[in-house]
Amino acid sequence: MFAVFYYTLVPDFMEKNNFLVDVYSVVTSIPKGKVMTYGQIAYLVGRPQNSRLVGCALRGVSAELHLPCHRVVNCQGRIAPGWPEQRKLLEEEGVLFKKNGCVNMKVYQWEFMNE
DNA sequence: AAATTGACGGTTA
DNA sequence: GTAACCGCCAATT
Repeated sequence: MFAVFYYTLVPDFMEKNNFLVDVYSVVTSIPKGKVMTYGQIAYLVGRPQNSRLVGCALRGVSAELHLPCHRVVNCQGRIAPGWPEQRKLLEEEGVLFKKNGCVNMKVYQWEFMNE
């Protein structure tokens, strides 16, 4: 009821909200011990150019919603700035890091299409 | 209202 | 392997 009313007042609301919901659901689906990149997620929710927005979306979420945000890294395997615990969380799932501090994407990146 | 910033990515060099 | 640039777009100055 409120939502229907709100859609007519603020057309952007629905699209933004759906974007967030889609991002969350993709993140939730990442298996333990695997990682996904921001760009991959952006592509999967139909906005291939907007990898930055995925980062924006995940920024304000970390603890509250039980999302495995730590399984999202950038395309080079680098972990999130200002969140050093992410490395430990991943290592606890068996994800090994290269000497330069990056996740070995060849091994741990989860390819959605690939079985 | 304009400029800057940023959990990003692809292409070069 | 790095680093500099550019494109992108919402949020913050």
